[in-house]
Amino acid sequence: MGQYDLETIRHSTAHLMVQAIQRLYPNEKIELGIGPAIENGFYYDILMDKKILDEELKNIEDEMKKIIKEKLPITRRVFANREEAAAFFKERGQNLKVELINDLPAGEEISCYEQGEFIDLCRGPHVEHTGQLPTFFKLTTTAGAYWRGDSSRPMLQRIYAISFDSKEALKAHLTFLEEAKKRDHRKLGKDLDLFFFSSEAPASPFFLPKGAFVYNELMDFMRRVIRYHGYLEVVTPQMLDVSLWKTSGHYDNYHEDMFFSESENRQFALKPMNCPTHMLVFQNKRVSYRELPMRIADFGRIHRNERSGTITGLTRVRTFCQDDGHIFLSMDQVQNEIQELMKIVAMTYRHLGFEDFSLALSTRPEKKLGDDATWDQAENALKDALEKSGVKYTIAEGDGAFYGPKIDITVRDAIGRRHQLATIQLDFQLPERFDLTYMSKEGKEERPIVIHRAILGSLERFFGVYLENIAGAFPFWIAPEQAVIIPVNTEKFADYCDSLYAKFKQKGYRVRIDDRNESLGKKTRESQMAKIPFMLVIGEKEVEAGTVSVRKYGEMQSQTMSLDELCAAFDKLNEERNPIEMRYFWIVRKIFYCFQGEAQPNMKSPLSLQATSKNALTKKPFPSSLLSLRKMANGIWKKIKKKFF
RNA sequence: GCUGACUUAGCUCAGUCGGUAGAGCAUCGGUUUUGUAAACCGACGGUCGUAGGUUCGAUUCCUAUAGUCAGCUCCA
Repeated sequence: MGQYDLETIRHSTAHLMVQAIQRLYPNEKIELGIGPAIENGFYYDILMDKKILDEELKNIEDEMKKIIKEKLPITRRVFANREEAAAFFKERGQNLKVELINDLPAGEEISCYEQGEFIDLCRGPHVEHTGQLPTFFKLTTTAGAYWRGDSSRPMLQRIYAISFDSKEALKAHLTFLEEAKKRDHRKLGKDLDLFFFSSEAPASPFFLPKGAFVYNELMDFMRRVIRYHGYLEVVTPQMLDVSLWKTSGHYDNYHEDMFFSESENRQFALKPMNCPTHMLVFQNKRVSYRELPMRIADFGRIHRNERSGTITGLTRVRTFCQDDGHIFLSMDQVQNEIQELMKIVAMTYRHLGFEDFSLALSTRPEKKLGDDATWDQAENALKDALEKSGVKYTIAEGDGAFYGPKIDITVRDAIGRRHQLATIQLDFQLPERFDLTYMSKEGKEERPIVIHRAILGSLERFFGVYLENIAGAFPFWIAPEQAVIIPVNTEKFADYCDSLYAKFKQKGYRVRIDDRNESLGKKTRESQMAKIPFMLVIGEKEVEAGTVSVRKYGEMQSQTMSLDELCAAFDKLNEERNPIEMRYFWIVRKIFYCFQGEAQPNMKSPLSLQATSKNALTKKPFPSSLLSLRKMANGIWKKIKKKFF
């Protein structure tokens, strides 16, 4: 077994699966599509009138194991050219294979692999005989899949399987699936009373008080971040005349996925995005080159009538809110701004617990506006900015938006799954369509460029990904309930609990007294299951000593702390409301100015301070420990003051 | 939108090969005032997603429809 790589094993196992299906359903006409190895396993697409049911998958597995025992030799058979191969498969009624063969280059040899009665068009390689195949596979689901991924072509039955070369690897994967299931944001949302869905409003979440708290806190967090970076927030209408969407091009491209409304013979559309309203904001007054880059932010609600089959949980919904922003700027400002944006992305994600992310440059799609020369310019501008930042990126050919290329940022979560969240898009089209201009230094009208950007992307989607990443255990600063006070005896210790509660309340912490007539064990269990960061138990000992018994979420032990110690701990944790860069910016800037000689009036972004940081996405711009940063800053500042002032 | 599956009490789930349903938790009432993951007793709670059809009779079978889930296609 060891001599074959996993991909070969998986692919051979896919052949094995189809052979088993043919044996189990000898009276069905089965046409084979393709059956590649994929991450964690393989699938095979087949065309067969009879639908394979989930409960039949076990039979197929058993049949596969039988064929393994038969140790059928797998042999390669070569046709001289594609005509010969096509004729062979045509005769066997394998029309899908004939189509594949006809797309292969003419005049080249074409190979097949056969094992026993089974033969399949295949490039190979394969194992030598079926007995070499490990049994660490499991057929998981059946699903429909369009032939060659084309929704206008017939739909085949796809059978998915997971497959590994060792028992341990299979087990590890099953554990992973279990873990993912436990973290599923839909489950956590229900268990933690964060949000729910109603059939009255398909694909539209209702955020309950706790969920709404987190939702708003995430939004406030982004507000602080973008204010700090010079954005101006606007509030724009929900419903706008259809003509606006025709101007922007959204009507032509997406009217099937938009919601419309009519009033007094005027057609309106619920906004599916904020861009056009921001174009109107820009047009509102004469803009000077001095105001560029003009950064407009918007947390407006948007509606998209997503196809019914595409919606799931919070990840794809019909009404949502983006931490949206548009930057109007001149060509020579693009590179700086993009680099800066990537720093904001890095700062935000690192702070929210996503350390690992990757970038992809998406280029022009088939359905696009504007000429190729403009696209060249836009794509090159993004490429230059990426190169200048020295970050690694991949290229996603044809994945751009219809109005411009984009950089998509994909984060890796705590259990290794990837999610595309942030996006930075360059747009030469909308300024043209809305005839936007600003007054240049020379007193001429110039056309600005627009950058569309969202850091969290959709708040709803981010909420889901974030929830899964932290497995429902919110950090202190964003937890809707930060601590629960539990008296051992609700009557005897009420006064002490009340005074504790008043103290936390006055400091703005979100604390609750659990004075229900229930056992301490039950209250402990519930506070742990609700994943509340702190549990504070008050009994005889605590009242007498003026202390609190503190148990952190997830820890088995509690510790005794004085009230002052506890408050100090809370205050320290609460500092995490802001990223470290923002917390200590003023101290660091003082130092920076001293080194620079004088303050730069134009220094709009504090992140440009990171002059020494070669790679914004991998290097920590500041010491990661709060204390060491504070020490460093204060130390340097003292020295400077002593020497120069 | 396409393929397939699912929908029983607020939640998690049993069950009826066609004779109108059960448990635990939650909720409410009572007893209990408890030292770190479920005290005890009792009560309430469902036209079995919705609408048709077949049947003496449907939650169960059939059809349609809605919502949800997996996958495909799509994702400004």
